[in-house]
Amino acid sequence: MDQTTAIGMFESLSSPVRLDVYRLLVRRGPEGMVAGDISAALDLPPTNLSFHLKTLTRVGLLSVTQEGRYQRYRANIPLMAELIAYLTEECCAGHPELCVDVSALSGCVDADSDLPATRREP
Amino acid sequence: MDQTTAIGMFESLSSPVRLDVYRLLVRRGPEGMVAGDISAALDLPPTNLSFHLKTLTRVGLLSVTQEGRYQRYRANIPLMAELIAYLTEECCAGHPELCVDVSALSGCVDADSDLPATRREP
DNA sequence: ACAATATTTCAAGAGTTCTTGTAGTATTGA
DNA sequence: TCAATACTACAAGAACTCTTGAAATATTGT
Repeated sequence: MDQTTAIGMFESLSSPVRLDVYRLLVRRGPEGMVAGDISAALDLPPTNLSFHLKTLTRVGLLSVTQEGRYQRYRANIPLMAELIAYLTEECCAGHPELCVDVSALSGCVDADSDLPATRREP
Repeated sequence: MDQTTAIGMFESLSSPVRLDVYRLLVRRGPEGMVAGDISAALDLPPTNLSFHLKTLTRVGLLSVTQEGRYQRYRANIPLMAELIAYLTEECCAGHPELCVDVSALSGCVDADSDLPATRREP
């Protein structure tokens, strides 16, 4: 994790809309959500949501895959784990026994998700 | 952790100067640093540093105590742990076994720091 | 081919943040 | 008390972000 990446992630997460979107997708896990469903779930104009999804995707917090005319977005959990590690790096240097342990962080994404890719009703 | 607090923290951390300051103080642990030493360590004009320290303190990421004419700043590690928990809350709902475990997070601050409070040479 | 659906791009105004110098307040030491 | 030191408050311009509607692109189903 370099500083530029970390800054980009924090900037992304410092909008209420984007934080809501990101947390929603973290809860969803590997299944993710298509843009229209996010728009409906958070009651946002599609235009505005698109702007924020692009911002989150640009910095890597979300990944996006095309499914026909839908765009499915997923949270990039391992990147979040890297950010946390960056933030807590060398915490309390000289007294490591007092510090946050984030070494055990792993990602939802380990689990290649062979869940059925649910779409919404037509 | 409520959304407003989380947003404030992310906004604070999304400036290169503030992120550097915060990470420096995380590394320092309970000892913290006085403003002038931070200014020297990061080669920042005191005016500008003051602006950023105030921003970090306002949102709770730093705490500050007066020591004579010095202001000693410390990172608030437990709050960081709360933020991480907020971000990873209900990760992968329905498949918790795949998710980030942050429940073990604790703070540097558990250790009431009876280290000698080192000042710099007069 | 056509209409409907899903999503993105563009432009523009309102609001916010960052940096810097100058000036101010508070504490220390002689 | 006086000068030096440590730090903060203020002001103003430059730069950036957010929101919105209208228009564009791409995909699907008939």
